[in-house]
Amino acid sequence: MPRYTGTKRAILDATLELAATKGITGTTMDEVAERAGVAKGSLYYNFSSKDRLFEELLQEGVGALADTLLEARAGLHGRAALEALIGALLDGIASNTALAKLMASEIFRTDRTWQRTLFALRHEALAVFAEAIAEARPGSRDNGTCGLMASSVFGAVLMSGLEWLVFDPERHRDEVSAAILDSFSGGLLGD
Amino acid sequence: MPRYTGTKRAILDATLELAATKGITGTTMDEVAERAGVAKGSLYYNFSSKDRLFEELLQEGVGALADTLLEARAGLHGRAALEALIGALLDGIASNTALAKLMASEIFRTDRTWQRTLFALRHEALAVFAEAIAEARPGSRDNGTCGLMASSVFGAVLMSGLEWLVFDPERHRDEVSAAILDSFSGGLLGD
DNA sequence: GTCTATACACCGATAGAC
DNA sequence: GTCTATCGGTGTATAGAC
Repeated sequence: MPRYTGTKRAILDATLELAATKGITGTTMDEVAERAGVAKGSLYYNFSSKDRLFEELLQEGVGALADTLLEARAGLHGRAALEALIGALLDGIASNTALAKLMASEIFRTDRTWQRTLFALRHEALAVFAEAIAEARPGSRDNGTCGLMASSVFGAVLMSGLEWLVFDPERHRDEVSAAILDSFSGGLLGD
Repeated sequence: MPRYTGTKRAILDATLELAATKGITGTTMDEVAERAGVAKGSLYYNFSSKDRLFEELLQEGVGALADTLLEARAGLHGRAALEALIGALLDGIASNTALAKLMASEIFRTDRTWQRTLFALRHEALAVFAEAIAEARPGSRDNGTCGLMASSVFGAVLMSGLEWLVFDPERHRDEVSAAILDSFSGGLLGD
């Protein structure tokens, strides 16, 4: 995954900030150029189209998230691996809230030109959770069930994380983390 | 019992179907008119603007969801109330997937003219979960924590429900339900 | 590589006939 | 209440100077 610098970096950063609040379709190339401090012509020199610009943005962002999750799980097993993944995802959302908002709003859209790219990356990130779940309870669950449970955990962290950061930023990170862990530790439906 | 009938109903239905795949900003009034089988002028006779059209659409949809959740919880307590809520939300997502996709993509946006309307309705739906959670374990958790856990459950059901309906529709509803309930019953982090 | 200027299609909204 | 026709504004993308 290539890391960009210079003009491309400035354009991608401006694009992400704008898209997080206005959405992708609602973000114009004129606004991106202005925020990035370049002319519109430079946008099209560095990225062949608006679609390609957003495809590269999502590729970089979601790819980095998948890498973060892989690192967080490394060397850990069972319950410890899952707790580390939940914490790492929550921290990832906190440190790149713009990307998280963008992911939440784009992840279930099926009309984009970059649909297949985003689908593969999303699958990659979810697979880290699914594998950790499968390993935690070997033999007792099929792959599909582990995938669903991975979605369940991912959705829980994404939603409560954004709830915190967007609507209730005063709250402390550890409160959010504790509420999520409590939910999945049987605090809601357990015994 | 639909609040609207006739032309307004046709327009709202067409709007929802289009917006579920193309997003709100990506849906044009010309497309809505064509799909609804009316002329564009009729759109503006029945709804004063594009923003108002979508505000009424979300108001109707999310309001109906909140009512469904209230009914599902009625008369139930503790674990049974939470399980009923999870099942009702999953069924609501399945029977109105277009609305669920729209909610997922709009719920964390803060630049819309109808922001306050959607925020209030979202809060209403989440409050049903939060109250059920608070009641299930009285005294042990503050309101904020119950709200976070409500987001957690809501996000888990929304994400795994859409994962099922959008990317893996062959799967049976009860498998999805079982995976969610298992996750929150301690199947992931419990003992 | 980055700029300015512009082509040209599209979209939200309105006016007025029926 | 619904239609057709149209206006003004805006958006993506390109051409060509520097």
